Amino acid sequence: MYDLRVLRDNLRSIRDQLGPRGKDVAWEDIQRLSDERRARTAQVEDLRHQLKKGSDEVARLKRDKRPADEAMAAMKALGERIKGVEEPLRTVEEELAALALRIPNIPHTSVPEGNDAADNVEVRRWGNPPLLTGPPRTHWDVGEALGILDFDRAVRMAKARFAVLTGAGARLERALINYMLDLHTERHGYREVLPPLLVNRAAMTGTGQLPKFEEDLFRLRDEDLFLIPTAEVPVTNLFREEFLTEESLPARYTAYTPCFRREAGSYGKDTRGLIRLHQFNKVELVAFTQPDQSYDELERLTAHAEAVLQGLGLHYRVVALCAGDMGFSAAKTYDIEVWLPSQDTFREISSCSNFESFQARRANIRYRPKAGKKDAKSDFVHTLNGSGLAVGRTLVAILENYQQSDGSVMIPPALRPYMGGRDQITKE
RNA sequence: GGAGAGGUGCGAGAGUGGCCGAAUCGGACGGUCUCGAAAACCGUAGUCGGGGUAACUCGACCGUGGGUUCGAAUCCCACCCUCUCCGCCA
Repeated sequence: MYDLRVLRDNLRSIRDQLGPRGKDVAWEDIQRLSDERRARTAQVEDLRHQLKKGSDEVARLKRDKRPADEAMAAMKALGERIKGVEEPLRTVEEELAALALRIPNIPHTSVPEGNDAADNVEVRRWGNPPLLTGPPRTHWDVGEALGILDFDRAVRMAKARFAVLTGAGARLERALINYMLDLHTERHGYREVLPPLLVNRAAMTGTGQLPKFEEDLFRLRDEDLFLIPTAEVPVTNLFREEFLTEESLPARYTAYTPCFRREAGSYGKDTRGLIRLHQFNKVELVAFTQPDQSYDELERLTAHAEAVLQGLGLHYRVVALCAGDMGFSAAKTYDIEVWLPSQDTFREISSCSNFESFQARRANIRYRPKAGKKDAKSDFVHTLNGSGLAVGRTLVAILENYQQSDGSVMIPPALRPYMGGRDQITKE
């Protein structure tokens, strides 16, 4: 979301910087509406000024017990005229705002150019693939054989793209959630949040899910509320319409929540297993910083997400997304991809982004500088977030990377305290 | 869900049709005083938008959106939210 003034003065430059990302934007309409808004605003404000002065005159006449009928009649006519020009101004403003909300964020200069995932750039790699004795089995084979994963019953009670975890499977999911939350709160200094899983339209607009991506969201029938697709939405919106203090920045929050996604348009992709579900668990990291600190924070936040995989001994790599592969609101994104033996490839398990002031403008989240600081004006904060991590996909990675030739799964040492001391999962 | 009360600036809180963008108190900041601090005293401060290089100037904002009126924080309507009581519930 852009300042309407900045937008008007820098339309060309913004359009150039967006490149192919701006291909869906109605640039000509925005240009026209911006000019129109300025002209009509000037007109309305001038008329209103006249009305104010005229009304003061009426008050003066009445105080002096002099006739005011003539002045009142003139002001009545002026009032009607104002109504006539206000209506189109409001329409212009609404149309302009609606279009401006559909302009994506500008990629940071360090973001690689490119159109799709093929142009992403690997930044680093950690660990090694596991040494498996036989051919790697898929996580759904491993999980169903152990009796801890059930897709058929989930489909019967809900629909496709849902799953049931039972026994040690459910326990493993819970262990992962607790392990991640403890790591981020105790070691990395994040404050834990347990937010609403339903949010309103304003919150969804604040983080950028709306207005453009409503078809990706589950919406309630009787109320204008949406199931959150990620904890990013409620946690970033903790401070919508608020001023933070400079002293409180950077502010770091972590939240475990279930996430809900329609997955419209992904028919045929990852139809088996736990990779792509309508409901999944995720531990999210969210940070609010001063503008000049957000890129340092992005590195730090990404490292915090990586620490989870390192603690679990899972092989992964970090890639910098190219401009064309980034999400709508992001200025820069690192994906963390974990190694999946059965697919012989890396799969996304976390996405860490700096949104700069894009979300802060939409959600109106600002900060006041320290008291007494010279020439200090309040400004929008920068917001960041990243998965720390997607829990279901982490469970997938464990089932696949720690599978044993006898069908059991070894539990990584870091998780054993959360699994009641068990060191392996065997058939139940 | 039913009945009642209420939503005003950083906080408390006044204002019920006309220099009210808003009294007063508290807090914050700057200054005087002090070796320093406290106290006291003096002073400064909202957000958004239009015009202007700037000084500055104009408009909007008292929960949100409409309406009445020459003129609305103040009157009317709808909605949202908070509090109290009742009902229901985890």
